[in-house]
Amino acid sequence: MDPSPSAAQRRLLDAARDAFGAKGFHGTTTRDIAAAAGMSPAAVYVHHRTKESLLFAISLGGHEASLRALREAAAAADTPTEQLGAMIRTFVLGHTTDHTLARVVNYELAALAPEHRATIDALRHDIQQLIRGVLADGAATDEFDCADVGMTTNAIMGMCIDVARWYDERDAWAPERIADHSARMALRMAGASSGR
Amino acid sequence: MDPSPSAAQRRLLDAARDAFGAKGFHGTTTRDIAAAAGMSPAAVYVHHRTKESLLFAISLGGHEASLRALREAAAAADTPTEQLGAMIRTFVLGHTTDHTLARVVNYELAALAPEHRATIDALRHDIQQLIRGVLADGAATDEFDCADVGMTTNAIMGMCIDVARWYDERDAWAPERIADHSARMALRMAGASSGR
DNA sequence: TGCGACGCTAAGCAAGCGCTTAGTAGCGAG
DNA sequence: CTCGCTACTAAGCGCTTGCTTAGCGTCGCA
Repeated sequence: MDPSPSAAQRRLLDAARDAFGAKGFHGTTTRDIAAAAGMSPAAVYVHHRTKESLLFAISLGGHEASLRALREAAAAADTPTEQLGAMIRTFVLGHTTDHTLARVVNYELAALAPEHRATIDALRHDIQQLIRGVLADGAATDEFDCADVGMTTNAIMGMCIDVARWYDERDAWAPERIADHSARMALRMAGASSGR
Repeated sequence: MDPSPSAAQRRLLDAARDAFGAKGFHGTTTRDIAAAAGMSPAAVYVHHRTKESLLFAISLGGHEASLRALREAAAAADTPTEQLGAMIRTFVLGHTTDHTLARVVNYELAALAPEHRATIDALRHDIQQLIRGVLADGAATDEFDCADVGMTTNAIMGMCIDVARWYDERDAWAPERIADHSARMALRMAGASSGR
């Protein structure tokens, strides 16, 4: 939306993201957000028309970042096997390092206003099509042993998205290790011949 | 909790489960629940002390059912390969046919009171240990090619749990088909030799 | 020096929240 | 017939909610 948010706007967006991620949209009050950003409750409305527009801004930014990262990963590799591995690695890396944002992105969709929900749904469709496309490419050339591309897309994406739910930064597992392991799992699920 | 809930209690629990699943715990009001159960707002408190105790009753029942189904599936099979396949099939079947319950079970944990949360966390730990155990058994006998049992447990469970998020009963996919496909994916992830 | 624009706060409004209170209809036991 | 219990409702209490209003200090610019 806003291409260059001010420092105060960023503080509000970060505070809202953390609160939404921890307590959910409906579990968070505008006073929570204002306090976490070090402002009075009314200051929220200087920068955002409603509490829901804060959620939309966060959700939109998160989805656009995921889509961009997936496109770059796909473009930087040649074969479906390499592409899938690189895509899942970046996707999962994002879901761990920014797991609070990822929780808002994936679990607060129901709180969006209908027109905002439609915008986000379109982005989610694009993300899914990117992964599905690579799977279909590999299946077409028999590089993947993948009988059901649609269902396997859901299975792989489900494994990735759910990382945002269970990941805990206090755990010993490094994001890179989780990302690598997820990529290996995705290649096995796709039936990649070199997927060990 | 209550071993034999009355008809009114069941209606309240069902209404609360549907509302929590659709709008989340904090997005649901006690008036929503009462109206869906065909009662006045005060009637809720005849059967449940608080709104949160409704959530706990639903969450507890859901977790206990999952645990029971997984134990039965594991006991009815002999080899780790058969056990894992059967467990994932029942687990995912539950997450599709009762996906509203599964959403409450998996995504409303943060709304539980601390002591209730501890009870639920213990059940979740048991569920995870069941799957991890089968994976470890298969890895020990080289029936599975699974280098990292802990991480693979999370990956498999993530794929299963996320079904509750994306499953839509209006879609064409039958629960049984999703369950079968998930089981096949899990066997590939585990590195089962006969997992094709 | 004056002045409007901007970023912010103190105070508060109407609505909605979880939950309580007081009372009632219906029913089985004596 | 009456008693006491259970399941329920109408009304409402105190508080919190998202958001608004009125006003204040501080800038850049004439």
